[in-house]
Amino acid sequence: MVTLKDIALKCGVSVGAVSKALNDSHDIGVETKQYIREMARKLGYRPNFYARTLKTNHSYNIGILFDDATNNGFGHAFFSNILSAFRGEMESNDYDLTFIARNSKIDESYIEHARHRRLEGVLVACVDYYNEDGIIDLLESEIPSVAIDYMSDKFSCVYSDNYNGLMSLTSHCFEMGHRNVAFIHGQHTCVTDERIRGYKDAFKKHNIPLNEEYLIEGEYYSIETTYKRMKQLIQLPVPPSCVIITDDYCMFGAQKAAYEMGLSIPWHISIAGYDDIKIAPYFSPPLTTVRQDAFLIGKTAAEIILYDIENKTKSAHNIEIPTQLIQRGSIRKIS
Amino acid sequence: MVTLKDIALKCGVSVGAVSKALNDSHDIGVETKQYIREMARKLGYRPNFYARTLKTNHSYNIGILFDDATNNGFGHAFFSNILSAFRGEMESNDYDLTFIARNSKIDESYIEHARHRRLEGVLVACVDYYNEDGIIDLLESEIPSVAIDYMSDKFSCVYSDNYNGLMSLTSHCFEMGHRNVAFIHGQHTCVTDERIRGYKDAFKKHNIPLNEEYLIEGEYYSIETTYKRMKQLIQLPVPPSCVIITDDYCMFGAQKAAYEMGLSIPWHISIAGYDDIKIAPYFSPPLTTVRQDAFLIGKTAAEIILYDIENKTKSAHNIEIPTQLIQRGSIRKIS
DNA sequence: CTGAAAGCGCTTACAG
DNA sequence: CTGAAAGCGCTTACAG
Repeated sequence: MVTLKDIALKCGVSVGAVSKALNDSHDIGVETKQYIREMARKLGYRPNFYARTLKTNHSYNIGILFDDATNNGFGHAFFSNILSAFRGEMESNDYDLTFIARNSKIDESYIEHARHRRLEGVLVACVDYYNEDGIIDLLESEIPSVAIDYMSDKFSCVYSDNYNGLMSLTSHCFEMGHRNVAFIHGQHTCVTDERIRGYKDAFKKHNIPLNEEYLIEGEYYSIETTYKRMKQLIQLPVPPSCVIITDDYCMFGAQKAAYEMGLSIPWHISIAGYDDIKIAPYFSPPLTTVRQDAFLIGKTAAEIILYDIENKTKSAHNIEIPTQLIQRGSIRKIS
Repeated sequence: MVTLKDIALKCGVSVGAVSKALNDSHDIGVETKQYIREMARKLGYRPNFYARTLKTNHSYNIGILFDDATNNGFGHAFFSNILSAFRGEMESNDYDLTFIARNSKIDESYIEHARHRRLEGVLVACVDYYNEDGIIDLLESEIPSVAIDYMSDKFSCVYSDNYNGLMSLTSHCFEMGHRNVAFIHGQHTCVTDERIRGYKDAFKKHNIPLNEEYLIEGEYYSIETTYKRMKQLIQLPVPPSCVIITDDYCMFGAQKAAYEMGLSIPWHISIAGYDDIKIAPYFSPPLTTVRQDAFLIGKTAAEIILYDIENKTKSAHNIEIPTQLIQRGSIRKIS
């Protein structure tokens, strides 16, 4: 590895001068700078990243807290797309992404791990904010951070407009003539609560009485749970004519339940999802759903962190990204 | 941040002594060691990672080359699962994972990026080995590395037993009574070539003449391409009774084509996939496929790198992971 | 067993 | 504009 010293020797200047030339300092003659830079290029010089960071404390490294095990992580299309967008934005600004692990041997907390690597920012996504220790500590630390699908006034958060997402979807069901519209929602989180609020308000707005039997808890990204809840719903004395499920992926569970009960979608029962994953149009029938703009969410998260690093601040914005109703064929018009 | 110096001052010993105590050196008295360690704990000391790496060149960081944009990256269940398994194994050995970016601004190659961060190992997966510069350079570098779904004698590779995967799947089609078995394979790669070899050998083994019209090129992970190829196949003068598609995900394209041509699976046409993704059992009918053991692949890759780091070597093993035929309902028995 | 010292490769006031 | 020097926080021969 060629070092500053090597270049200095070759050029007959001091190490300090080389450093300045390479860092494009004003504090050095134009000609010398040219000469030194040319030599550095010739020798294939690459700065020693660790030496530089030791001095500058600038690691150019962003941490990702992303639970790929319990929450289906990478397999979860919505979060994966957020991560992709985030990564793209970060890398085009010369930041690298490192996963934050809770280090088993050294028994580090997330925050210790982040400080250890001098992470300059942190993205938290696809994680159980409510049942896992250390996540909120990390987010509330001095490190610029943004949480996806969470709300707080102590750090930045980016999430979809879940209220209007469910409001417009439920309203759409009504407009298609349905009255008995069920909602299998996910575990209780702020996201879920917003969706439930949107669901309930749609009933109010349309002056339709809400049947509490139709509002039941399922589980995000669980085909099995959706399958069970779907069966329960269908076996009700007055089953719903339309059910909104936790997310698109759960459609497989809903399909299976309907199929086993001899019900055809959308003729006997209408179904809607949430997310608009890539395969949503390929379900049979094509799935009506609410699109979450994962790309914009990831990009926005990156921009917040980049801004905070640049300005040496720690912002605490709560940014809501619009959702969009995507009408396809899984909700039948009835009269 | 508390440093060695702070501890040394508090304990009335030298910085060197503190370093030795904390690194559990033999070269120091047991009592002093205890005392120093206790003090370090009290002060909440955390070593400065960058200072240490500057001295030791030990970054505890593994690079991941993973193209999540063009190749569907995280969305690709098979590769995502490999990455998860790899990550788990690495993290339980105290290594972190960082994405390797081709840095736009600084115009770094992959290998430069890897050296820049002093990455101690590299995993390459989900990448176009054949059309992208720098990947092979990186793999052939001095850095311990393993490539997924590639073969080489210059670095380690881990891949599924694709030959037997397709051999057993094709044979299974024959055993179910099919003779006109088509194969929409992916782009030409060593993986694809092995699968084609397995496909062809199955015909030989069973003494069934192979119709070249049934062996056509599609595209991995492309619903659209599969849709088109499927239509072509169905429109043949003598269409196949069974078609093996590139991967399970492509089933959506195959389904759509069959549906549009008024063909029902498996009654009019049988279909098989490859991968055994999580949703494979939930297709209608449940998909017959070949399981790739993504978990074992990822874990094996990690073990190789860990071994190389430990032993300061660079191995070049080519390890084949067994595949398993998973029979479900998408291939109909005919006579 | 303990300390003083050199050095990893870099940056940055500080003189001149 | 250029150089000498100190220092970032750590590790590791080398004396004693």
